[in-house]
Amino acid sequence: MPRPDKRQHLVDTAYACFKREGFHAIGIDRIISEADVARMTLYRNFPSKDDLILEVLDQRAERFDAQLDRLAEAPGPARIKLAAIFDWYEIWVKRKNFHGCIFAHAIAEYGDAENPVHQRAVAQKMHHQQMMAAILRTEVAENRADFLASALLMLIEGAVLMAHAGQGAAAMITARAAAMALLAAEGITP
Amino acid sequence: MPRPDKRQHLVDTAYACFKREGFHAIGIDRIISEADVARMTLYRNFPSKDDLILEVLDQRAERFDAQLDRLAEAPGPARIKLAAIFDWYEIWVKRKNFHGCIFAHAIAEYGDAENPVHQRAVAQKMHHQQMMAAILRTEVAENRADFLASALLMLIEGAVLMAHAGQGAAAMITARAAAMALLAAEGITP
DNA sequence: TTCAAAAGAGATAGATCAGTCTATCTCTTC
DNA sequence: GAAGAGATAGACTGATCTATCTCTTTTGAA
Repeated sequence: MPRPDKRQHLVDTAYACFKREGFHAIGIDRIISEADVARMTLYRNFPSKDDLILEVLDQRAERFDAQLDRLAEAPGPARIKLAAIFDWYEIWVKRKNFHGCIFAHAIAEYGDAENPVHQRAVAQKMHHQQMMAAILRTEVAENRADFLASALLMLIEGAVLMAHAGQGAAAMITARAAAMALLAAEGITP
Repeated sequence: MPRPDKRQHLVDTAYACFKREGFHAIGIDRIISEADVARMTLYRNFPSKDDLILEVLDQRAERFDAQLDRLAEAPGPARIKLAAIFDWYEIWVKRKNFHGCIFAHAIAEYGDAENPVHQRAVAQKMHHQQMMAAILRTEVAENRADFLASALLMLIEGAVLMAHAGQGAAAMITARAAAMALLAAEGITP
């Protein structure tokens, strides 16, 4: 049985490589070199590079969900919870090693809807949207909650892209203001 | 002097390849094969693959700007012009060979801000934002126009991503509704 | 201490990558 | 029809890609 610490170290290193360089642009050689691990250690843990990518995405999605769940479970009205999500994003895009959303990049690089990598990334986005819809459903009707959650997700995705495109945290601050305006227009106030 | 029709055919074929498969995933061999053109025809027209990518992006940006300028120059209030932009996007994402925004993909695959491909894609997004801000400046103060243009661009980018992620035209319809709500909140009505 | 499993190291396969080069072909223009 | 320019086909280079195989060394538990 392969050692789980080596496997995890590979996943972490691969994540850093993929988000920095992209999935296609980085090779196995670079990943095992940066992880300081033998080639066969990778291939004993993962059948292929694509399986490594899937594991990276799965772990990032799990981590992301946990952090967002924590924000959603905090007490307070929907508007405060959603504002906290935008604040969380603002801190994220400010980070030195911010390179955009790895799930959005996965959708870009694996555009085919039949590709498992594509599907995994799409699932993360849909889950994000569902989580925000659940928060909103406590205060507005289901169809309004779905609309707002979809719009808020678009603002976030667009802001992450523009943050990556050089606008930095200013993009997320703008997105938050727009989100709050949308919530206010639906009668959702603190 | 190389024949301009061959060069243009290469650019068109490369565009189709890049948007379908991605920049790194497609090789020179595939491009010249699909263009049914000799290898040296490509390298006599473009010093490198990256230069071909830049030419593709430049031509797409020019084409995009022309189409958007046409919408912006149509008579009518800002709200109508902006709604027309969302309508135009809705038609686009419905197209059979829609594969997301090639500029967003370029930013994803060439994440380094120093990379010319990255810079070219960012320039297109900034120009798009400036164009919408110009439309809005006829009806609201400059700082509000800039805020709205930025928010609208985020809605569009997010909607294009979600359309690519399986939501199709519904994403753009949602984005348009959100955009109209934002405009209404700023006092911009037809 | 022993021993089996795992990791390391590196050669290797076979494909593909971007890019160069040459020899041949085709078309236009004089 | 000759000359010249551009296109074509394809061999070729050297690097890189994913993945496999083998052999040696290390590790950890009985």
